[in-house]
Amino acid sequence: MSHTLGIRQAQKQKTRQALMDSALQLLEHQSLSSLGLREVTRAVGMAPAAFYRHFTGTADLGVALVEQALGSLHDTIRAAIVTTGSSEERIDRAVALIAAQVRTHPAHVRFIARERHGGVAPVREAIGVQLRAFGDEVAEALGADPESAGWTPEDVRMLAGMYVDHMVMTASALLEGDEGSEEAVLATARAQLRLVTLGRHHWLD
Amino acid sequence: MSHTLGIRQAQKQKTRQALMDSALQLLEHQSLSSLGLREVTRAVGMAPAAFYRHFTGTADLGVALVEQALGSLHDTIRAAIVTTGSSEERIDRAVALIAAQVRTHPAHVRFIARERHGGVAPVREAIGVQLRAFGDEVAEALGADPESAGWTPEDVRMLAGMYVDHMVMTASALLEGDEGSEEAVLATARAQLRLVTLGRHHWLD
DNA sequence: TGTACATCAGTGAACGCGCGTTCACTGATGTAC
DNA sequence: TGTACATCAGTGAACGCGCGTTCACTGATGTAC
Repeated sequence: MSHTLGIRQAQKQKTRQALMDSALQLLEHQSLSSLGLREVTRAVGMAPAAFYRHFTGTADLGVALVEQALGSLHDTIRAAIVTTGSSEERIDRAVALIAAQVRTHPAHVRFIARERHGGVAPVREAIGVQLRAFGDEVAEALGADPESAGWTPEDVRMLAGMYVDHMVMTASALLEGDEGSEEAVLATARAQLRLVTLGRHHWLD
Repeated sequence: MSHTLGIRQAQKQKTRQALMDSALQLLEHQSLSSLGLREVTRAVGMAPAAFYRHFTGTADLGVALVEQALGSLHDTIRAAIVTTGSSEERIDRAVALIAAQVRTHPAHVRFIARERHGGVAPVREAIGVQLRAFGDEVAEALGADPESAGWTPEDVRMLAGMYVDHMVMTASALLEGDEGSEEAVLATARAQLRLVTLGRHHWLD
């Protein structure tokens, strides 16, 4: 017997989601620190004061957006790092994953890229926490790989950090580029991962 | 016989610089898209209307800041890439250069990191132009290195892109970290460059 | 060197506007009996 | 099932405030003769 939300709770959640969706759309061409509370409620079609029933302010809404954008990605990333197939296959898989994420959730990706170093401290910190968690998870996966035998934990974490950073940068590059440049960006990303993989193979030489 | 600016021109340039300095300071805790024109003139101690004698708006001021932050860096970067010494020495030199730049011009570095993907299109584009130019210059230097014999120009440019991206990310990481974490960030940066260098050595295997 | 006029960086007042926040309210939903 | 009361998401009006922009102005600097 599954728990169903009351009508009130369900409606509230729907409105909250509408606020987040509208905000994300408005953030396509501006940054969070210039996003107005009234701007968001206007887009949703509700009174400004109602905003406070859901968030304490736009920074709070931003933190919720970080959760929505990155929270569900942990499992996806774990799955992508899975160490099956050749290096080349794994690289193709990882890059395809990034491309898919950017294609299906461009606004979320843009938001993260923009606010990662943006002017709103709580949001910056929330993104930092998530990216560090990704790094830890990737490091864990890499550590389990036989190829990491003999590596120090620090070096494994360093490599994991490179992968996460590279992922974020490839995603931003995809957003920045115009329509036709997607394949070029992906080809560069694959080449860079190949280079890192080569370095990895010879790390203990 | 050097040309001296008239009193008027000199004073105007001084005021312009004061506006840019104050803006940069204000941008430490916010992003450009939320920076107010009145805020800047207030910090300088002048009437808001005078702002328009120097810039068409805050976006225009932002573009000028990009020029100031990155324009003078081209020669420095060229010098840093110079291919003398062992790989290890070159890595140490490059990382030391980044650390020095962050230490001497933290506000400029923060501004670039923040606005690279920020909400003000002309500024984003100006930064993109500069970073692409850095990439081209690094690629040129790398191409001249005997170690790049047999590389395609595309692969050289790919490697150059990695170096530039890594430089920007290391600089941001230095700003994000607290006081004591500087050496850890630099150690990681060096390790990552070592990894890339290893990959580079085996690229043509 | 002196004079008369032109330039133009910076002033100060004024404007209309949208902002964030507060408040008492309404009416649908939830709960207790 | 019905009734009486409590909860609370959303309303609409009001507030004070700082914003960007305009305008006619001032007075020091620059220029022509």
